[in-house]
Amino acid sequence: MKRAEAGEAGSWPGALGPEEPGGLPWFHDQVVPAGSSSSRVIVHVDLDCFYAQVEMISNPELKSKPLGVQQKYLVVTCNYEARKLGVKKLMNVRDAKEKCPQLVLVNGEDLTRYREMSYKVTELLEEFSPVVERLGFDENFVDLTEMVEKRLEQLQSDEPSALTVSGHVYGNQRIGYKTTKRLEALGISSVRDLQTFSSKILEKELGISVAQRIQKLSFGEDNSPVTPSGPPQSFSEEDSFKKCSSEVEAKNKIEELLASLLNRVCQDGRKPHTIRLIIRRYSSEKHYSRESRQCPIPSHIIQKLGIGNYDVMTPMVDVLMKLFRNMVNVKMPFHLTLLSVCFCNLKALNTAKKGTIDYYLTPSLSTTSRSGKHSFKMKDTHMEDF
DNA sequence: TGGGGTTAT
DNA sequence: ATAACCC
Repeated sequence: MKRAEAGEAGSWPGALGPEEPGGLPWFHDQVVPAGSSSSRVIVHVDLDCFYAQVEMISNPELKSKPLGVQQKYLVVTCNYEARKLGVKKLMNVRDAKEKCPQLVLVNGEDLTRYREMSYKVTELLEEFSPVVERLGFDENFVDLTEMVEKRLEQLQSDEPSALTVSGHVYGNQRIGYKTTKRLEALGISSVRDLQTFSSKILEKELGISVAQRIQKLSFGEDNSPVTPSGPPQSFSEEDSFKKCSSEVEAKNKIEELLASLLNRVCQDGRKPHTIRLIIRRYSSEKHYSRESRQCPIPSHIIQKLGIGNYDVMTPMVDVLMKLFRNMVNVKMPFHLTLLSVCFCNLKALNTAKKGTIDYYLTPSLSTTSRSGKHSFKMKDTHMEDF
């Protein structure tokens, strides 16, 4: 649970109905009371079966059919038609087909269009207030406190009648797997249990930070600010599979992931300064474990990032394969089930202006001082920090 | 369980 | 570098 939630989807009187004029068809909105200390108005926009909706917009013929979005052998989400027929999120493809033989499946492993639509939604909301926090691809929190206060002032000056806004808090937590287990061990299995549990003991068991936060949440109290997300802090691409057991195989997969990532980074315009490789090793029945190695991206590669794409591939793959061999002993048998490449530590472009020192020290802008130890030394000293 | 993301330690 | 959390 990200923050205390209020009202069931669509139950708030102001919720937009499915075909409400002026409303996007798939929005639910909720007012979240902000706790006792200060009064805020936060709208939680939660898009239902987002991937399926994107697919139905792409291909309207799908609208009338039970539709599932498939990643590997999972139906990760589905539309309402499919839900009516018994399909659930994260259901096995086999089970889903059994439940609903007419189910239409589209592959949703490439997140590009979902990601693009997701940011369109966020940008739309940012027109109301720049304070929009994203949660995943399909949820946004918008802090409308200022907007509402201004409107109230205006309304009250027009006609000073009583105006109240209220939400309805309910306790429906899903707190997180690990914490749930720890709480259960303490005999805490319901929100009420958590509300009435000794704060001191809880702090000793879970640490003061987690303890105080979740206990406040159990009362529907959440005063955490809505933090504007802004552009993403990282880009990653992953692929899971049944088995990858050779270095060549791994290299091919890594090249695929990297190629897509380079396109994305190119479009973003900022430059990543760190690269990370993540693997998941096969283990018979163990839950979830990933390992990663990361390193700074060599600066000569960073410089080539905005312009060319292909002369970057080879040196970048070399870096990644070094990380790979650092994690995986390729002389021994291995069995991987996931590979992921992540670009992070994104920095804005150097906005080198003509006539400044930076301008002449930026290889892509300046035709002079391309080589020579002196200019390189200067670049290393001054450019990276901006 | 996919293919992503974030923040804290 | 990993753990834990979110969707």
